[in-house]
Amino acid sequence: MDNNTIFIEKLRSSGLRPTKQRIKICKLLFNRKKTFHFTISDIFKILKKQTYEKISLATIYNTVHSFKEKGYLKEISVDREKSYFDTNTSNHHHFLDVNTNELIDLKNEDVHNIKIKKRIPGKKINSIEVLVKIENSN
Amino acid sequence: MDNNTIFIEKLRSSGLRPTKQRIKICKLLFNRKKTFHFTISDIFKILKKQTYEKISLATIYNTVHSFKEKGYLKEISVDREKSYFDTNTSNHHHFLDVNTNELIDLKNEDVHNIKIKKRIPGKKINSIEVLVKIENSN
DNA sequence: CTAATAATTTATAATGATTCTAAAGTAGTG
DNA sequence: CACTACTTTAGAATCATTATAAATTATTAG
Repeated sequence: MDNNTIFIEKLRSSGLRPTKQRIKICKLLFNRKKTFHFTISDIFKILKKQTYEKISLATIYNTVHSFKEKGYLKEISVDREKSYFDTNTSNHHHFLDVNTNELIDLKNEDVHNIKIKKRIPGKKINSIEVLVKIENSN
Repeated sequence: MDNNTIFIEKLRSSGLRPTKQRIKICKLLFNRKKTFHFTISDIFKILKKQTYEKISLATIYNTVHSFKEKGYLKEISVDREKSYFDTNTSNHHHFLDVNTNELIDLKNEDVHNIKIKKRIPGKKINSIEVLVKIENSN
């Protein structure tokens, strides 16, 4: 069973028609060993180089957003200018390298003992996200 | 010594000329008991109501950015659509109420024991920011 | 296989937030 | 008071994202 078949099934099982654009974007995002952190414009640039038949920017937006809705991707907001998406949708934290603007995953076990002592009446905790900014150490 | 005098000195001591626009924005931001979390458009709307002589949007952007540069304000990025500024410039964390989009300060002592076990060679930690998303608990 | 339909893609226009520009106004200095 | 540098301003420009509406494609029923 090749990749295409896997992605076609993945798409179909979540109610998305397996179009060639979606399959191409699936391959780009999910045929990776490591977690992939990207912006929409990263995807646009990569596809522009790779492909003879280009995928329109609108389709990239549509696809990334439907992948997010379907839970294939997680959106991470580290600064106003850049919206990152993450292929690792599990609950985890991040390093942000302020020199390179690169995001790096932190496993949950790499951050321990987060206890929030304060509570807001009538509210419950939904998620806890830690962003560790790092920079060159010299 | 009235407020104006205090703000005039504050501005002058950090190399900003105390113009009436800057003083007005200082009053709006810093004449408060509690920390103030706001967006640029919040400021614009408030000033629009308050003032006979209106302050242009460009000036609000300029002023907020120079206040940030001078260390009067801290910028907080919780989602792509909204960029918040915070009058509390100390190192601290936040609740984000996902129902109301409101940011709430968490004192440093309300979050304890953040230990990051992973290190990236050649990099040092610059800051650790925790964002706790909360929602209605019923 | 074909026709009907519903979903998808696309180019382009529209939007909204922010930044830029260049002219007019203001504060600080001598 | 006069000069210079800084600041404000309206409006234009830019950038990312979203909306639109027509053309295309996938799915379904026959």
